[in-house]
Amino acid sequence: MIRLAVPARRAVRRAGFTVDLPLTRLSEAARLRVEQQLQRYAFRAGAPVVHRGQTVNGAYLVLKGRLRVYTVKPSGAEATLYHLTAGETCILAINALFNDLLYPAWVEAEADTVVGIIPGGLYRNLFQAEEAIQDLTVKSLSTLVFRLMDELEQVHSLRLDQRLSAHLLERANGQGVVTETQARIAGQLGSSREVVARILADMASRGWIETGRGRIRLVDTTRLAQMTRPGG
Amino acid sequence: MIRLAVPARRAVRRAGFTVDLPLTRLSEAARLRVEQQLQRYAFRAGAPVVHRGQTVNGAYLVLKGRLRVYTVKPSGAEATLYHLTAGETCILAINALFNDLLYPAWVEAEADTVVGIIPGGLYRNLFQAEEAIQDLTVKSLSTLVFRLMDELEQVHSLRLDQRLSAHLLERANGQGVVTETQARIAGQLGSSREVVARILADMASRGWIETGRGRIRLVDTTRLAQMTRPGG
DNA sequence: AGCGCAGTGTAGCGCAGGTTACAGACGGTT
DNA sequence: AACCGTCTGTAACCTGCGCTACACTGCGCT
Repeated sequence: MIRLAVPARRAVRRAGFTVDLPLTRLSEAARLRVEQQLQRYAFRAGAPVVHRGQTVNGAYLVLKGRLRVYTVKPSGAEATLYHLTAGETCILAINALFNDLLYPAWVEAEADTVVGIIPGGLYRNLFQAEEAIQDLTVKSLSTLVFRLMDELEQVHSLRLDQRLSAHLLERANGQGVVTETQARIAGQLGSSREVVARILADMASRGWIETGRGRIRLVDTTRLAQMTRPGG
Repeated sequence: MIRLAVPARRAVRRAGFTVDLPLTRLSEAARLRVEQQLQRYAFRAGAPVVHRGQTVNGAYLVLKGRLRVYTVKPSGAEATLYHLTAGETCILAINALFNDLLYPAWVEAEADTVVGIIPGGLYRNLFQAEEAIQDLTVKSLSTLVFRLMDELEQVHSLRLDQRLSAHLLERANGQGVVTETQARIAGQLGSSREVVARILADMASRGWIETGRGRIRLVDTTRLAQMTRPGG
C-alpha cells in the first residue's frame, strides 16, 4: 500500500483525509496521473451510489466505509449480492468498463463511505502498462467470482435461520452487538421483516441472543456459529 | 480467432480435429508456445472434469462441447452455477491460478467435450506479455461475474416453473426439442425430479409442451418465454 | 418373449417461509 | 406529558416445493 493524499474534486460531501490505495508497485508516472485524475466522492450511510442500468465509466475504489451491491425483486424486496469494504475495488465497474455494459445492480453505502473513481480511459491505459493494475483487476474480479459462487451456494443449501446466524456473526461489532433494524436485515437476506422477527424471537427464546430496538446482542456465539454449518 | 491444429497429449479419448481458439492478436512466438504446451483432453458427455477441492494449475479453454459447473447440496442434490460453451475459457481455473485457491465447485462435461489446458506458468507469462491474453482473462472473468449475478438474481426472484421455462428455452435444439431426462433437468435447477415432473405435467396439460421419454417438445414457446419474465 | 433398468406419472404429506393484519413498545419532538 | 413515527412482537393463513411412495411405460438385452 502506498499513501496518497488525493484532493476531492466533486465530492458529495467533503472528505479531506489521507487513505490507503491498493496500488503498490505502481510506477511514479502512473501514480501521479492517478493522483491528478482520481475523483473522490463521499456518501452518507444509506445513500445510493449507483442505480441499476446506470452507465459506469471507471474503476471504483472503496477508500473508506462499505458498499452493498444488491438487486430488487419484483415484490420490491431487496437481496444483497455482495459487499465491498475499504481497500477493495468495485469490479463491476471495471467490468462494464471493458465490456461496455450497463450496471446490472444497485449499490448503496452501508456506512459512511468514500469512493475514488479512476476514469475509464485512464484505467484502460494503466491496465496495459502497469502490472500492478493488471494484478488488481484480476484479483478483484476473481474475488468477486468466489464471493458470488459462495453466496449462490449458500442460497441453495442453507435455510434462512442459518443464513441469518451467519449474517449476525458477520455484522457484530467487538462487543457482539449488531446495530441494524430487523427490516434492514431482512432486506439483506432477501426475506421479509416478519420472518426475520420470527426467527430472532426463536433464537432469543433459546437464550442465544437478546433483541432490542435497532440492536441485537449475541449471547451464545458458539451456537450461532454452529447453526451456519449445513445441517447444524 | 486463429486456427490451431494442436496434437492431443494425454487425451481421455482421441480427438484429432482442428478447432478455433480465442487467441486472436497473439504474437507468433506466443502462438508457437501455446501450440507446443497446450494439453488437450476429451471427455464424454456426463464425465467428471474437475472435482471440488482439486488444485487447478492452468487455464481451461473449452474447444468443443459444453461444461457444467455446479455445487452439491448437503442433501446430495446438485445445483448448476453456470455453463461454459465452446470458445469460452474456464475462469475459475485462471482464478485459482492467480489466487492460488482450490477449485470451489464440481465440473462435468455436459456434451462430448474437448478441453485445452494452458499450463499455469505459461499462462502467467503470456498474461504479462500478451495483450490478447489480458483481454481474454478480463473478459472471461467479467462474463462469469455477470452470469453469476444473473443466476443469483433469478434464484431470488423467480419461481421454479419460471426458471424451468427459461431452462427449456435455453436448451432446446433447432426443432424446439430438449433431449434431457427430467432428473437431469431437476439437478440443473437444484430441485428434485418429482417437482420438475409436476410442473412439466402442468405445462403439458395446458398444451405448452409435449413430454416423452428423455425428450420434451416445446409447442408454445411464446407462452414459455412469457413465463420467464417476473410476474409472468 | 420376457426380464429388468431407466425414466415418467401422480398423489399426499409436511415444512420453510412469504403475506396479512394488528398490537404494542421505544424514543425523539414540541 | 402528549404525540407520532419507527420499530418490534405475534398469530393465522397460504403457497411453493421438497420428500416419500408406488404404479406404469418405453427400451435394450439375453
